[in-house]
Amino acid sequence: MLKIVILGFLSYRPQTGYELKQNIDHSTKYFWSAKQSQIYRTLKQLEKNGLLVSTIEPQEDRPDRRVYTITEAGMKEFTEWLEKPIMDAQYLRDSLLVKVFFSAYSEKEDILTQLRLQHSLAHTEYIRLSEELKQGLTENQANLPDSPLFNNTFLLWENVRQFGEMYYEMVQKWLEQTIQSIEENYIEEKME
Amino acid sequence: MLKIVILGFLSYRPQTGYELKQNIDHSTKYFWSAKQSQIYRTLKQLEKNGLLVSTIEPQEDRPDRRVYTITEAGMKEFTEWLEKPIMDAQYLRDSLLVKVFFSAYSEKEDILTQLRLQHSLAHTEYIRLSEELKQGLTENQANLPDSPLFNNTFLLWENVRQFGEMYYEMVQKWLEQTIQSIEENYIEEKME
DNA sequence: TATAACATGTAACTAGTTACATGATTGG
DNA sequence: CCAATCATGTAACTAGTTACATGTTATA
Repeated sequence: MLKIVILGFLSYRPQTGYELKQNIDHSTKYFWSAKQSQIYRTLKQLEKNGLLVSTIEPQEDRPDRRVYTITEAGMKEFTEWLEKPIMDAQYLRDSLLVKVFFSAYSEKEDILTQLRLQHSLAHTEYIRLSEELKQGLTENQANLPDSPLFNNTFLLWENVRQFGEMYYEMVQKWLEQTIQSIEENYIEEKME
Repeated sequence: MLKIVILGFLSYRPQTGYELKQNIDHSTKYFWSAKQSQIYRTLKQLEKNGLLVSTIEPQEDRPDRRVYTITEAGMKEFTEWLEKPIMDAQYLRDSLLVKVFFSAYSEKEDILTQLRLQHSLAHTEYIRLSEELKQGLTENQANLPDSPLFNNTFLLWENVRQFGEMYYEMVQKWLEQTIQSIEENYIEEKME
């Protein structure tokens, strides 16, 4: 999947691993994140398979940049993935839910503290992401030419942004009602 | 993380790999899923590290069962994980959002078909999971003794179930509004 | 007669995380 | 002077997926 994300960003314009990391952190991060080391490794692999080519741009006062460009084969791989429908339901992978699920061994106040912490983390994270998404959008606005492709891109990005907004709102609401439910009904008692 | 899920289920009662797979599929699946092969591999590893022990129960008309029991060290590892707060925000990993994000290269009808398909998949999946969760709850109700621990467990499971419900409702709402937004605003035009 | 449920596992591959490693420039 | 930004990468480890492999019994 990271391959697709990388091919997707490179379909807009050639970029370095460093720039790809910024792009991911400012836009796809909340639904597909990646570590720097994995980005570089995947770039190398994609180049080996002929989906990308790289050239080194020497710089005087900074380290040289390795700029990756998507090839025709890469573009083909990418559009073929786009055309192939996703046939299965998406599942979450959320360690907080695992923790709540098994927390009957924990004390009431510890669970509540954990839930309140996540409430505050999610809030901070949402503010940060909204700003970075806006920033990412305007940055890319400067780099993409005005066209139907451009207009459609922004329409889709706005819808994806809304998913993030709705998701964070839902999570906050769930945290609030769960905190209340535990405050009212969790039986406080040393179990071991 | 799968380690924790396995230790958690084994903290209730000894179980085989096969039973663990059923348990996961009927309860934690939508927030932490695992394939059969990975469950067996993780069990082996946990036993090697002394967190579990296994005994073979011979059966006459069926293959023998390898029943895993959590050790004191395993219980310690598990409760230590429970006590350690999760300090970072949770991110999604959703290939549908990746697809929508990059779909400006696709034709209007193809995107709409994909979104409508996901709407129907999520619906079916939600119905299935609700039933399996109910089933999983009653099964475990039969196996856990009635106590404060038991009552707290069911309170927490009900809250986790509600997360699933709210999540699926949110996704459906987002799919509907996104379909509408694309129907109304996506510019239909051959781009290449 | 076919398939679902019971039951266990391995092999090969793909993906992701953590930690290490280097080094210049700019701004506070 | 310290932290941030720019810039690239490797090594070791951990986790997850796909496919292969075997075999019985009950039920529809």
